[in-house]
Amino acid sequence: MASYHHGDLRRVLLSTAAEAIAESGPAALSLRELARRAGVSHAAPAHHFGDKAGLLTAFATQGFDLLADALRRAGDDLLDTGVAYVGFAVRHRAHFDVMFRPELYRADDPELIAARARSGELLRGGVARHTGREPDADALAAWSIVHGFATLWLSGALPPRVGDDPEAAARTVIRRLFS
Amino acid sequence: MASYHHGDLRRVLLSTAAEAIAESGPAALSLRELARRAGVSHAAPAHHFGDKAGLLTAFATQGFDLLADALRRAGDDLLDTGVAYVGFAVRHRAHFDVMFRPELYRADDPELIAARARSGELLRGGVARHTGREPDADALAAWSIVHGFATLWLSGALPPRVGDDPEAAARTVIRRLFS
DNA sequence: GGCACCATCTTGTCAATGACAAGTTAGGGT
DNA sequence: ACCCTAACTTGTCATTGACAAGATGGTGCC
Repeated sequence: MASYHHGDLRRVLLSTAAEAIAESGPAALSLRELARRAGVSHAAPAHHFGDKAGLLTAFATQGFDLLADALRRAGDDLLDTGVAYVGFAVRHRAHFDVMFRPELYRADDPELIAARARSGELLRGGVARHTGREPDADALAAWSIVHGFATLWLSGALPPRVGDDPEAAARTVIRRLFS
Repeated sequence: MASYHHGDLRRVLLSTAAEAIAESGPAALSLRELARRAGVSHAAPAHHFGDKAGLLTAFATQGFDLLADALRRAGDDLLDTGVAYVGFAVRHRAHFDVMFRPELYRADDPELIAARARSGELLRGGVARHTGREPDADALAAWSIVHGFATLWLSGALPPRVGDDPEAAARTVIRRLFS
C-alpha cells in the first residue's frame, strides 16, 4: 500500500528513534535516517515534531512517563525503587540518555515539565516513606547514588569485576547508603 | 601577522572546544566553528586531530588528566576527594560532559585509557584509605554518589532548594554515605 | 649559504543533514 | 457534493564533516 497517510507515524518515529539512539547516541540521530527507516519522505518527521529538538522533547517526555511507570511498579520499598531506577536506565537506555541532557530538547515544554514532576514525586515519596524525615537531603543522596550508578554503568566506565547484572550490583551499592 | 604557521593551534583548539562545548554541549560542536574562532581555515583542525572523534578523544584525555590533578590536590581525606570530584565536574563542565560519553570519541585510544586509569586509581585509593576494607563495593558506592550528584547538578535537574553552591551541597550528600 | 624535507596550514570539493517553503493527497464534518 | 485541514511529498539552501591536493615556511644537514 504505502498509503499517503501513514496513520501512525508519530509513534513509529519515536520507537525508531529509540533504536537509533540506543545504537549510536543522541548526537548521531538523524531525522532523515528516521524517515528512511519508517519508509516516509525526509520531511515527514518535521511535520509531527517541528524540528529535531521537538522530537527529542517528545522523546524525553515519553521517557519520564516510562520512568514513572517503572517506579510505580516497584512498589513502596526504597531499595526496590532504587533498583527499578537503574533497571529503567538499562532497559530504556535511549530515553535515559536524552532525559538528563536538556540542551538537546526544549526544557520549557509544559508536557515535559509535567511528566518530569510526576516521576520526581515518586522518587521523593519513596525516600520519605523509608526515613520518616524531611526527605530533602536523603532523597538527594538516594537519587544521586542510583543516578550515578546507572550513568556509570551505561557509559561503560565500570570495571568488569562489577559483573553483568546491573540490577544486582545496584542493590549492593544502594544498601551501603542506608546502613 | 596571521602567519601561515599558527604554532599553537592544537592547544588553542582544545581550549576553544571547551568554551564551545560548555556553551551548547558536545553534540553542537562544529570543527568549522572552532576553526573560525581560532582564525584558521576550516580544515586545519583535521590536521591535528584527524576528525571530530579524534579531537574529542584528545579532549577527554585532557579531562582525565585534569581530574587526576584535582583529586591529588584534594589530599587524603575521602570527603574532600568526593567534593573535589564534584568541583571538577562543575569547573570543567565541558570535559566532564565528554569524558563519560565514549560514543563520542575513540575509547580504545591508548593515551586515553592510561589517563583514565590514573584518575581511577586516585579514586579507589581514597576509598581504600578511608574504610580499610577491600574497596570494591565501597568505592563503587562512593563513585556513584559523587558522579550522580555531579551529573544531576550539571543537567539542571535538581530543585532550586538545593542552593547554588554545588560543593557545599555535595559535602552534605556524601556525608550520608558513610555514617 | 644553500637545499631538501616535512609538519603545518589552505583551498576546493562532495555527500549528508536540518530547516524551510510550497505543493499534493485523502478523509471527516457539514 | 464540497471544502477544509491534517498528513505527507518534493524541492531547495546553508552548514557540516571528511577527504584530496596544493602552498608555506621552519629545521636540520651539508
